Amino acid sequence: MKPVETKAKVLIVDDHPIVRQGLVQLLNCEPDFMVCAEAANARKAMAAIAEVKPDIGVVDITLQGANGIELIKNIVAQWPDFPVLVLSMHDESLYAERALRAGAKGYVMKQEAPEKLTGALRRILNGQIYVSEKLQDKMMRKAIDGKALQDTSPVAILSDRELEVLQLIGQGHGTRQIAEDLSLSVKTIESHRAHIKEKLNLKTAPEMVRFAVQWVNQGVL
Amino acid sequence: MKPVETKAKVLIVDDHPIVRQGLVQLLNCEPDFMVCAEAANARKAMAAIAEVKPDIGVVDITLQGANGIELIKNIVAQWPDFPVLVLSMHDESLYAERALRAGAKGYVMKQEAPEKLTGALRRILNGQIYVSEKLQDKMMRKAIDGKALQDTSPVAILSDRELEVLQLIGQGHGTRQIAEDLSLSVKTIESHRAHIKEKLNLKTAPEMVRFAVQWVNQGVL
DNA sequence: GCATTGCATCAGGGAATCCCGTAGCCATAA
DNA sequence: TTATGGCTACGGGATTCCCTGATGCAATGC
Repeated sequence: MKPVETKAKVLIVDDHPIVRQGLVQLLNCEPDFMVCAEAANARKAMAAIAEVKPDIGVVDITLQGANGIELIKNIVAQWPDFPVLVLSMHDESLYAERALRAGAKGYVMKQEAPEKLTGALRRILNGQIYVSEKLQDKMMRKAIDGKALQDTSPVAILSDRELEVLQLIGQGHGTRQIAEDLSLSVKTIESHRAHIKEKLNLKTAPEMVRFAVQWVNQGVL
Repeated sequence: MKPVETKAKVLIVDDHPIVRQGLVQLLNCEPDFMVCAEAANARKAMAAIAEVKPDIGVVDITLQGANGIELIKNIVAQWPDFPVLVLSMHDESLYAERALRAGAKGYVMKQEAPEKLTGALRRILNGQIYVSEKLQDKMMRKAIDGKALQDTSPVAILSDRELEVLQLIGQGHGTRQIAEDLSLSVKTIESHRAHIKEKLNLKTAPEMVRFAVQWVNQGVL
């Protein structure tokens, strides 16, 4: 709009330095954006928001260690008005709805053209929500007739926590290790595992581990 | 600005435009590199090599559609002297050795600092091979005490029975079920599992299950 | 011949897990 | 308000994991 107004300060959260550099370059070349902070993990992201007060955040949901959904929940819990755009390499059908439920204001895949990202940021700064047209259509239909077309993956019926545990199982982590990863009781992880087994209709624990490994590896050879 | 020596022409292959932009920015800011072409998939990558004759390629192994390992094999088959550096978000323990066997000259994770990437490129252009120190050490040790281990998968050192058990583990069978499958004592299966873990240098049972599942799946492909 | 080595089979026992419930707390939906 | 679902956690018995052996058998080596 008017070049007089100050540029929007953007925080970038991604654990890949090269991706961060690409985002910095991309956004700083736009007339209305300015990257004011970068963070490689959830802890640094929270610190950066508190310190430099950005106008908006761009976060990857697959960070090292903790996952980005938790980060979004934490951010929204502490700064309810801070808008977050999720930038992910994973297909929107997997994580977009979860991210929005967690409080994100938009979801863009890394496969998209850079213009989609800047467009999404402007839309969000304008108080709106951004998702792709395809997903928008899907969510609309879902809102209308209640139950939309069957979800692509049975994993969709898992809760956020259960999905997180499933991913760690698929990475070869045991119950005890997952409990430490998430700072939870072993008993809690056992509970999550039981619920995962039940929801995915898997009979035994080894079958569940197999499913988890295959699921985590899908899309990768 | 007097380029005494001509800059190395670099081809970038990655299906994420934002990552490509980051790489372009990173490399073009170096005095000795110049991005001469970008490709989002394997087909365009082959075309770009044929057209602009780059000096080196930086390729992501998780492209959409076909996988990057196949791309590397194709590149090496057609241009045996064209050096390829793999840039991946996945841990080197998963794909580095396979990438090198396919003909890549190096492997760098996206989690690494950008300097690692440029350093690896210079090393490769110098005719050497780049992997992380950790992986280098691992491969050295492997080459020393496992003399005939160059072209064999680690599974080759397993006995017939152990291999049979590994396959059943990879199919999601538990210890008790495997014992029934093979009409053996549970204790015997436990023993085989212990030996498998030891021979494959796996620390925990869940890690072994993960390995088994992946191995069984890739054997099928 | 006989020792060495590797394979396959099993046992004992303590630690960790799996599996079946139960249950409090909280947020959201009806 | 009640109901529902998700996250957390516990108890207790069954099972598996993990380590240390131990036996018989075949092939290999000197």
